[in-house]
Amino acid sequence: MESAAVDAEHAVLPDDALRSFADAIRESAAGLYPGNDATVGFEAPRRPEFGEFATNVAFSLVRAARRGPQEVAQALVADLHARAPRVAALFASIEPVAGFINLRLAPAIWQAAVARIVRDGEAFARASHHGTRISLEFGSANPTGPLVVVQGRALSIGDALARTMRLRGYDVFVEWIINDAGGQLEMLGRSLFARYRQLTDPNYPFPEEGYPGEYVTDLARRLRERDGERWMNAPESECIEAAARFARDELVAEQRRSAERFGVRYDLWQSERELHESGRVAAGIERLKELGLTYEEEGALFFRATRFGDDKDRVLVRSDGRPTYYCADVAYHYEKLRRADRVIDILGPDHHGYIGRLHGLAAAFGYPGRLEVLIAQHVTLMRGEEQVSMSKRAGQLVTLDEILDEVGVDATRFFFAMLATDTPLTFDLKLAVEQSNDNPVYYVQYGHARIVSVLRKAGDADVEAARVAALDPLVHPAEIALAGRLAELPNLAQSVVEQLAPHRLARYARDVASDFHQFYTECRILAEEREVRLARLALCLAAQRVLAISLDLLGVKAPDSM
RNA sequence: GCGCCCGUAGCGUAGUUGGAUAACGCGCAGCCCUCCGAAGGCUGAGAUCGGGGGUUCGAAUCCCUCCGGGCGCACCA
Repeated sequence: MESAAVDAEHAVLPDDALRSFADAIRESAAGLYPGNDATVGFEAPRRPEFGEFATNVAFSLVRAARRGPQEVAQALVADLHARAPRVAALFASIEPVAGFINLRLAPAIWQAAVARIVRDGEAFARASHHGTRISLEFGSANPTGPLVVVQGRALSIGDALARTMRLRGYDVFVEWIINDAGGQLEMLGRSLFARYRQLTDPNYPFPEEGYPGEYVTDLARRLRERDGERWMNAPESECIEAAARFARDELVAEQRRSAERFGVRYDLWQSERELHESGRVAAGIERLKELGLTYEEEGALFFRATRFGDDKDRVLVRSDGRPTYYCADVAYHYEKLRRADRVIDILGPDHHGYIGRLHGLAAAFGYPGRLEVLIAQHVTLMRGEEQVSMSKRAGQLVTLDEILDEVGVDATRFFFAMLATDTPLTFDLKLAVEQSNDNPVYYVQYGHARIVSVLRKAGDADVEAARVAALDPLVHPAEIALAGRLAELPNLAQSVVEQLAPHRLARYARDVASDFHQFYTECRILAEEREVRLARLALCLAAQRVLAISLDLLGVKAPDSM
C-alpha cells in the first residue's frame, strides 16, 4: 500500500475495510449457500488473540449450509481469498476460529486513520448534518431555590448528550421548563414575604410549610432594597403575589448563571405560566378532547391514561378549576412531539413514577416511541468517609455552586457523567480534588498534558513535519492499539447518541489516556531515527486531538500543563 | 399491594439489540525512573454475573419464578 499520509483523501479507513469485507462475505455466502440470509455483524473480541474485530456470520449460515459453523467459516474465508484478493489484502490476518472469523487490519489502515485525525481534527469525529430534530429537556425545576446537586448531574449528562448530538449532525434544541405556575411558587412567595416582614418585626410568623433556606432571607433583603417599605401595609394577597414574582425572577436568573458557570447553555427557558397565558396549554387539552381521551367527573377533567398503560386516569383540571402540573406537561409535550423527531426528558429520581404517564401521553397523541425518558439517579455526597447531609426539609441543601467552589467544574462534570445515568452515584468531594491515581479526572487530564509536553519538547519544526509525515513506521503493538482506540471515536460518539449513554465518553477518554500512557512507556517518541520520531509525533498529535474532543464533549478542559 | 430501577472480584462500576477463557478502576502482593512529565507502566492473586427453572449451537444479557435493596404510587411539582 501507498504511504497513508501521502494520500489521506483516498485512504482506506477501518470502517471502509470492514464494509468491503462484509460485502465480499455476503457475495461468498450467496455463492456457496444460495437462499441464505447472511447477516454480517462485527464485534470487538474480548481477547486480543482473537483479533481486532470478529464476525459471527458463519453461525447465521449453519442452517442453510447444513454444516458446522467452523466448516462454514473456513469455506467463507477460502472463497473470499479466491474471489476478492484485494479485500483480503486490507487485512493482516483473517482467521476462522471456532466458527468466528477473526480479523486484524493491515497496519496501513490504522496508519491512515491516524493521518486522517491529524489532518481533520474534530471533523474526523463529525457526521454530516442530517437534520434529525431532537428536543432535549433536562434540569427543569421549580424556581424556588438555587440549583442543587442532583440537577447538576442532569445538567452534566444532558449537556454532554447535546454536544455529542450536535457533533453527529443532529439539530438539537435544549430546553428548560420553569415551573412557575403551581402552588409551590406561592409558598415561596409566602416564605419570602414573611422573611421580609421579619426584617422589621422578628415575631412575624413564618408559614408552617415554608422554605427554610437562608437564601430566602437574602431575597428578602434584596426585595427590601428594591421596594423599601412598600409591602408593609398592602393587602396580603398582593404582597405574596409580588414576592413570588420577585423570587421567581431572581432565582431563575441565578439558576441560569449557575448553569452557565457549569458550561451549560439552553436554547429556551420556557415559563410554564406563559404556556397557560398564551393559550398553548388550552390548545393541547383541546386536542385531547378531540381525540375523545378526556372526561369530567366530580367537576374535574380527567385524561384517560389507563388506555395507554397507566394504572389510573390522571387529573388535568382540578374541581376548583385550577390546572395541574401534568396538564401543562401534556400540552407542552404535544408541542415537542410535533416539532421534533426524538423527544428526550431527563428527570430526577423522584419522578420515577412519572415515566408511564409521559409515555401514555405520547401514545395518546399518536407518537408512541418518539419520547424517551431518562432518570438521572440519586447523588450521595461524601467528604472522605463522612456523608454530607442535604436534607431539603431542614434547609441544608447543598447547591451546585458550593460544589463548584469546592472542587471546580471539571471534576464535577466528569464525575457526574462517569456512571450510567440510571446508576446511583456517590460523589466524594475529597477525592474529586485529590491529585492522585484514584481520581479519574486527573488521570485523563494528565494524559493530555503529558502529550502536549512531549510535543513541546519535540519543537515546532518536527511537529510541523509530523503533520505530513509517512506513518508506516507505526507497527508496534502499542502504537496499533492506540491508533485503533483513536479510530473508535466516531462510532463511539454515535453510540452515545443512539443509546443515550454519555458515560461512555468518560470511559473512552480514560481508555485513550491509558493506551497513550502504555505507548509512551513502550515506545520512545523522540527517537533517534527521524522517520520513527515524526510518525510517533503524528500519533501524539492524533491522540491529543481525540482526548481534547472527548473531554470537550463532557464539558471538561484539556489542560496543556498541570 | 401495584409499578419502575437495581443485585457482576473486598469496594466502586462497565458490559444487557445473546457469542469464544466475563472487563475497567480502587484496594491487596510484587516489579519498573542514568533516558520524552512515575499525576505513569508491568506482573499476580481475587467472580458458581443474587438463587432456581426455561428458550438457544451458545445466556451476565431473553422468558418465568423466588430472595434481597432503592424509588414511585396526590385534584404536589
